[in-house]
Amino acid sequence: MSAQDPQIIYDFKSIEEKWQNSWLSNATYKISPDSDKEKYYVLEMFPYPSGRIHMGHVRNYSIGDVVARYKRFRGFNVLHPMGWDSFGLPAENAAIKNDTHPARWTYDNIDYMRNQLRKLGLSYDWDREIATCNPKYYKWEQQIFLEMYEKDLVYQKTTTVNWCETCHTVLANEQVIEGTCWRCDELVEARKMNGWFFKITEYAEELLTDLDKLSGWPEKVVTMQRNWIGKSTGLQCDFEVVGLDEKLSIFTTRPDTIFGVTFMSIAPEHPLLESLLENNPQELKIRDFITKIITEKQQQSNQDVVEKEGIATGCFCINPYNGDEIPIYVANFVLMGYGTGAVMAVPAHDQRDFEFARKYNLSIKPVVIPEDTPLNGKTMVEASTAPGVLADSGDFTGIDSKSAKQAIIDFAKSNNFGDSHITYRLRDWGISRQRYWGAPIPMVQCEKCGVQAVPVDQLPVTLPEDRGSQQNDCAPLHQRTSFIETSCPKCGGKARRETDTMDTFVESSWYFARYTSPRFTEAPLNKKEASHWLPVDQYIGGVEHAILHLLYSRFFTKVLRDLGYLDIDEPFTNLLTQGMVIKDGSKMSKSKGNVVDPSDLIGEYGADTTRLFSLFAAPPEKDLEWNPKGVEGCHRFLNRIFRFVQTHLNTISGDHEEFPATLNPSERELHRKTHQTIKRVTGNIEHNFHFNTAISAVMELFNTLSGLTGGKKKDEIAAPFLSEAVDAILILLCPMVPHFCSELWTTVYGETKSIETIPWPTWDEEAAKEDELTIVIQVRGKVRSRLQVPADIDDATIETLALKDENALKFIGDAAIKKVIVVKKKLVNIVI
RNA sequence: GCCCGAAUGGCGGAACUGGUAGACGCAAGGGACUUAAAAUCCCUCGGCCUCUGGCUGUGCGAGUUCGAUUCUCGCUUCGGGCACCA
Repeated sequence: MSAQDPQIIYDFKSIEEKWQNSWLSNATYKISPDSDKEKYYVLEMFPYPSGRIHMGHVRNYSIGDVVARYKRFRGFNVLHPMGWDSFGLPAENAAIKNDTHPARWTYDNIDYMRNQLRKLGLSYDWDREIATCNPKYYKWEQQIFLEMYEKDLVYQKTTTVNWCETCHTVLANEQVIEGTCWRCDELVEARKMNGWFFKITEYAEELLTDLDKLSGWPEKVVTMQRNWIGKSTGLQCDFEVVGLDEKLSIFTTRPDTIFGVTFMSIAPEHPLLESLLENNPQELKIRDFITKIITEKQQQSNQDVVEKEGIATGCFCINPYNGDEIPIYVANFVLMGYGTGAVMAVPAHDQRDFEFARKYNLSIKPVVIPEDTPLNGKTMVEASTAPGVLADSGDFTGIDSKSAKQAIIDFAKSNNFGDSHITYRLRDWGISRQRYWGAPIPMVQCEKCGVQAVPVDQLPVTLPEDRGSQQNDCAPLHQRTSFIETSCPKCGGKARRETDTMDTFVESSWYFARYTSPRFTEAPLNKKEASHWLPVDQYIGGVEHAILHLLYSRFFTKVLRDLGYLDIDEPFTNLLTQGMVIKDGSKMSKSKGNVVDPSDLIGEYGADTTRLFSLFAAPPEKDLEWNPKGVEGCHRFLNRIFRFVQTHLNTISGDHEEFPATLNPSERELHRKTHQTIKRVTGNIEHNFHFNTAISAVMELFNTLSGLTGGKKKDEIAAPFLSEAVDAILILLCPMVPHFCSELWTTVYGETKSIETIPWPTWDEEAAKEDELTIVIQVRGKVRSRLQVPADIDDATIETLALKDENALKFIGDAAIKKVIVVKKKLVNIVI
């Protein structure tokens, strides 16, 4: 029979409402600017205001809120802001569907979702809230754009871009996921279009080398970024074209194989083709072929591996190393966007070239011979990519392939036909989007003066507020004459505004910096505030942004630094990528019908239970399997604590006598467990945010507490020990279930003493120490017995005791003891 | 194809730096209370066996070690990223 009264009800609804109102009206989490406490900036990736929050948000923001609240307990001045990534296509689609305006839809959603977040009890400084679709925000983005333009970090070009027909807009390379659109999964097609680009490649090397500074990031994310940037070093050199005053430039990472070149492959879009086709008897045939493969490329998504195909141009070029005349082919697998768009083909040592050579009967000439493996071009079945010794390579014959690379590059350099070269896979970031609901690009096209920047004092260039001429759509800017028609800032003549809007990833690339001075009216950032708060100490969000958003934010940080706004190189010191929320084996989604609505859950169990379960069910970086029964378990746990405190209120809240000098066994056990728990929870949070084990530890403490005070209790426990344990439980859980702990704290100590002003508890190593240890006795590595011994026992005594142990002796039998291994305070292994 | 990561009871997950595998929670079974149910509380809970004891067990197969969930090598499966990158 329990000492607790099951009739006591934990009324989470009124408790949560009470505390949320109190936090709101007292502005509890507003930053005090002149604090002399050390700063801590914790940030969760801000949401797109899609309409309602989902479980992924709950998890993300619960994790962030625990960090924020924990750091406040530890005495930091914590910046913990929230805002809205509020430009984007869904707003336009919804506006069409619901016959409203994207702005209306977006702001309504923001109001709704803000309210939902408040019901979770998240400790944000709401005074810093920003919405990126607000002209007060994108004005500064336009200014940054112009300053980048000044610095030659923005340019316009016509190129083949990724086009998503469903979204009716261009996508950046990073937004193409396995050949499909990141947002709608539509297959992406290739299109030639004019657009604006950010020169992210200018920062490729720094983005790569600074990855080494990100020791607080998951290794996985760093690797993904490294691969995405894709640095290759090698040789760039020129092959003269026979009969033409032209050179064909190639890039290779295998200069050691250059004597094995037997043909040349160039991309169908290669600019040299025009001269090659002039007076070419095969011109029509070749043009047909080129058209064919270019259309094929457009139709196929770029993930399909297509059979290698090519056509001879009938033209030749000269290998500068040995004077060989080699045929030039147009090949479908050569990319214009990488290297120089021309590849020296070495079929003996490159699998693609090998397949191509076999198909078109071109010669295969091995020049790098691996140890003990002679190669024969006629009989090889695949390319050999192993290192080896150079053969058939002029003066370089006999050199090992590794040192030959440099020697061959040096030769090109000294003979002025080539040099070492670095190529990146990273492409410039195309930011033009053919959509209405985005930040306008602040440029105009003057009939006389050409492209002109909008002067900074004319910013912001705002979106027209009406929905345009179209009946059922939100017309893109190019259909709105009132927006387009303007005057040239230089000559005052007729000019047209740029009608593309910026990629919404531009907004999210610097919002974390704007939070440091969200209402600043003189510049994008207040340098003083930015340098005080940045970098973000802890950033938390989904791993799906490992490349996209995180790479762009790193790029923007470096740009803003070079524009003089920031004095940091990297925006996020520590990154936590949380796993997905899964139900019935797959990600929650409307189409699968396995969505759990957080609001329903909060209504049924309360915000604290919802938060507690999302933290308890898995460590943050792992996927979280949603289990409704598990939620009930967490709710039960809170209920038990609630009832315990109410039942023992008189003892706990009374005026405490001092801790007695001698402790009875129960007091000792509880006191010890309390200090052990403080130590464990603090360690779990500090070390890797493993809240799941932190919560288990508190559960253990509570189990001990209720066991020692329940029906079978042995000793009376003095009030100070009960009080110490309850205090610890409440403070340790407070970052996770803040309403609950705040309420019980005032129940015990009265309304005047807020739990948030209490320092995080410390543990006493002495108190946490066990009096007795269990020593495991193994015979030949197998556990045979256990000994209870006093904690201060020495190794020799343990050994003696172990060798006398009855169970152990049974297994030793007559055998001779070869060795006895004693592990301090843990185990004895008797080897026979 | 290449590069990462993971694999532990019926389930989610614990286990510090090589030292008691399965903490904590869920589910399940049994019991107490109740006229009954819910709630609450107590007990059992990896598998197998000849069951106060023993054998076995952390995806599979080897290895290192007195001792391996943990380290090494080779596989299998699942997840993620990149994908004709010259």
